[in-house]
Amino acid sequence: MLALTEQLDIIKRGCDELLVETEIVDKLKSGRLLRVKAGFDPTAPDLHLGHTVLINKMRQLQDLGHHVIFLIGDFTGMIGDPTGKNTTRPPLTVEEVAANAETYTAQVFKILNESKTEIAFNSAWMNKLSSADMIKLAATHTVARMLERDDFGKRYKSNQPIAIHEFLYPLVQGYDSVALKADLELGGTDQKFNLLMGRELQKHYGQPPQCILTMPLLEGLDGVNKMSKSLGNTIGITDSPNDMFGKLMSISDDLMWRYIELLSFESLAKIGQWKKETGEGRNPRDIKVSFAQEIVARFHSPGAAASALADFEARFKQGEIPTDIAEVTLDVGPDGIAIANLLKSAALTTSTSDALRMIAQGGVKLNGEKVTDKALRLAAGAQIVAQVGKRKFARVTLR
RNA sequence: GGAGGGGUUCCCGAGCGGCCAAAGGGAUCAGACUGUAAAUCUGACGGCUCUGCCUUCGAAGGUUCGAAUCCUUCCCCCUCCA
Repeated sequence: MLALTEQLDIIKRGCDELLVETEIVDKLKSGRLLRVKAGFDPTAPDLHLGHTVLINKMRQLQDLGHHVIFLIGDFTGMIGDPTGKNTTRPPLTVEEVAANAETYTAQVFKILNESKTEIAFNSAWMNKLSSADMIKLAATHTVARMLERDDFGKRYKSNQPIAIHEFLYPLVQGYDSVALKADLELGGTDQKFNLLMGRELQKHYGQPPQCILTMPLLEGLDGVNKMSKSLGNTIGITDSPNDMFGKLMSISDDLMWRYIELLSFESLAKIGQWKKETGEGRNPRDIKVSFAQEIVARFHSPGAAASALADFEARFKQGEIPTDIAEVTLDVGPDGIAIANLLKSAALTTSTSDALRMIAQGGVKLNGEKVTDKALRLAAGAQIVAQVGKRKFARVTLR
């Protein structure tokens, strides 16, 4: 096992807050392996890099030898949100939860060590809680305390509805820590209140309180908003190697450092050296490339990373056509097909109007030749590579 | 329960009888440039059988030669009071 200070450095890397540091030091000093808890909603099996910030931290703790518990919040997921305010959270059936959990773990184990990870479902203990137990749990906290949570407070002040059961969610999450006897709980910065709730409840139930470690929320591709599927600014961990690589390359030079800090497994010393080198004139592109390679290799393979890079360079440096492009076959009548309809049918543009616009802007190429004639028609029998912009390609067969 | 304010194209937000497919910003997309799908600049940004036609301004009716803009009813959201 590593020395205490080294362990602490790894634990704190990239984190937003570690509470309470003296307590975690004591826990580590005892030599006992920590029980580390992180909870996940069973609703979103499509993980993106934003989610992996937390999972990376779990992996780091795992590498330090600690016991990591991947907790799936199926109990709350099955209740859903009866206020109907949050339509993205419909109540889930047992089957859906199970299916989601499976997708989840399949993705998560690209980062975590499967044999060393405990998967838990909070329905295991929550379903056993009686109504009386639930009321006792609710009795541990006051409304005033609940209103300390930022979003509750804001909603209360601005007269937005808060359903009673919403108060129960933090309590349930806190109770999970009791049930698991957690030493450390990880979560996003937005989870701080709920994480602290775990401390309170553990004390109440006579356990030593867990420490909490919050991780920042990763910005999405736009560099402003947090990465989230609904904003369409994500890099999904199941994205194709080429897509993933390209998206990582599209991150601005400034944001790149943040991504590296939170997502790369390179040492802090190495990253510091990179920063120094770019300060001295090294092209940040090179660093972005090796970082993008690391990430693609993690979720696909080193081979996929290499070919994604080769593809990227061929396409953008030499303007070549990528290797993995969609094949489309279109049936055309005796009169052939108009270029705008071809582009629409091949899903290269969203509409014929869009297609005509792209042509007007000089963004359409057939077999590498720029198209200028909007009225162009193509006859059956041809096979062509159609391209819109730099990124959309299709190999189209007309018959 | 009472009194006010509002619902506009992906989002925010102007318009308040014709010049409105609807200002401006954001997002997005294309082009130029480049070190990249960075940055910057320029342009586009409802649909179609595209020099024209069709469908949009919460919904349905109505007035008018003509409505996002006026009237009626309905639905939804917000603020203040209780």
